[in-house]
Amino acid sequence: MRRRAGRPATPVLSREIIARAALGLIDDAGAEGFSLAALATRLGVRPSSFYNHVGGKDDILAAVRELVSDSIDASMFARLPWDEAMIAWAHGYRDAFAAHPPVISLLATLPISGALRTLRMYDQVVAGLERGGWPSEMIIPVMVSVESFVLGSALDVVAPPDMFDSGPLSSEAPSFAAAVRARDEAAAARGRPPADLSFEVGLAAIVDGLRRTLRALGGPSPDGAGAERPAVPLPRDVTRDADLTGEPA
Amino acid sequence: MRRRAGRPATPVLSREIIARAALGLIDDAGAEGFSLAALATRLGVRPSSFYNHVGGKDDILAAVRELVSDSIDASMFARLPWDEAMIAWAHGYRDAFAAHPPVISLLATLPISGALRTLRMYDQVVAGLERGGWPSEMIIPVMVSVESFVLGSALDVVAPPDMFDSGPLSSEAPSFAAAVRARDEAAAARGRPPADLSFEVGLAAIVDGLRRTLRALGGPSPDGAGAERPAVPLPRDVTRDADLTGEPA
DNA sequence: GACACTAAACGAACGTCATTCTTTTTGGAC
DNA sequence: GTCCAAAAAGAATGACGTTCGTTTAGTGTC
Repeated sequence: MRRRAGRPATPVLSREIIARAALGLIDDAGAEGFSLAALATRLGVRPSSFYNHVGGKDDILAAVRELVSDSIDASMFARLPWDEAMIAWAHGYRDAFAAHPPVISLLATLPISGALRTLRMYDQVVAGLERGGWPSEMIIPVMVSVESFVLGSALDVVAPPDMFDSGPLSSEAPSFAAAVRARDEAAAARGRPPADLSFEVGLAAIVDGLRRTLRALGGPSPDGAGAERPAVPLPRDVTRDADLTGEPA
Repeated sequence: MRRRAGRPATPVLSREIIARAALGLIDDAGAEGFSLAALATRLGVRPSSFYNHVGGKDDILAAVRELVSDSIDASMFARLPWDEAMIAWAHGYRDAFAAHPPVISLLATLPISGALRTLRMYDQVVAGLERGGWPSEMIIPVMVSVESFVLGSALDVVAPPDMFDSGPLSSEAPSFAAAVRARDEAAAARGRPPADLSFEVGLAAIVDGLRRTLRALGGPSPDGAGAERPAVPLPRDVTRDADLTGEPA
């Protein structure tokens, strides 16, 4: 059923409609199956029609990013201690992309445009870290480092699971092969994908390490028992008060 | 100067030659300037000639990945405690990609083919973690979580620095804007790119957290002095903090 | 209600790209 | 010297993103 040329009586496209259809196409056809021609077919439209609503392919992908990013909740930073909030946020962040795996590889390359919603999410995180007692110059590094871990873990989700199953494995990398086997068994015993193990281990570690970093920054440890060295000797002129939420392990 | 058809007297191409030229082209022209036509021009060759040596564009990128990955040293796992080795490895890993920023976005999407060298690198890491006392089913998750953080941080390197400099920032996300300013000042004071701060903070945190994870797992606690003692003697300065250009002594 | 103007669709065409197939020339094995 | 494989050019193809012109529908104005 072909539409004849000319403006249609009822609108067919919009930026929102295009973005949702694009996300659906990516989910169905994968990153490689995503093309303007395929998207146009799915919408019953010609590719050139897109250019009345969006700037082009990259802009469509930016709209998809907004769509996915908008499902990330950061409100927990307003009511939970920063470390708990961070863990919940990281989970939601990763889940939002893991729900659409092919999106990850498409968006990983594109520069992040300054979407307003994304900005607001960052603002919530920053405010939560402020409340948690982090010195101002550390807040962005703390947030970005967790975000980097989350994005890297998202890329891990999209990696083919049987990456190294081929021939020369056992002979050339025996330790590695055995470790992969052990991990796969552990993951299977929990009924979770192997990538989840890495994410949980890493997330717990990084947040725990940050907790200790903050404590080391804020002054002497509660008692001499720990006497731990700071995880990172970054700023030295910190006069903030310490340990608002810091729970000892 | 055009070569006439037919096999040349002295070989012009090889997988190695193509890969090195591709890396050079990517460095010069960026990820978007990389095409087989441009690469062919750079080599004084026609695009179709590539197919006598490589499988196609993706295979060329895989060769580039090998080139970059080969510069990552993992031998420190054989001689350093696992936590120190992990920090050194992560630095080298990130540096290898940060030396060729556009490569990151090109390779982030491609599935990792089972390159033999990469396999061997993983094997070294796994062996080091084994020596460090990690239980076998945790070894891959530990390695992968650090690797995810490194790759995510590499993506952060390639992100445009002035991402959120535009208009509605101060009004819509004031906390965020202030935090970015504070970070930029701290980075400038150290003479390092802002992305480096995030990497150092996150890397120190994740390794520190992993150290504690291992201890909690019942790893080696030589003197039985309790759960608060590090299992492995902590290096004093693992992060080369004040160093501008990171030249080890 | 005719008029202009804009919005939003189509259709044709373009340039680039990766890839394949054919042709041509050379090197090496027997 | 003959035959075959290797390695280059060259021609051709199809997919893709994009641009431009055309067509039709809605909106506001006098």
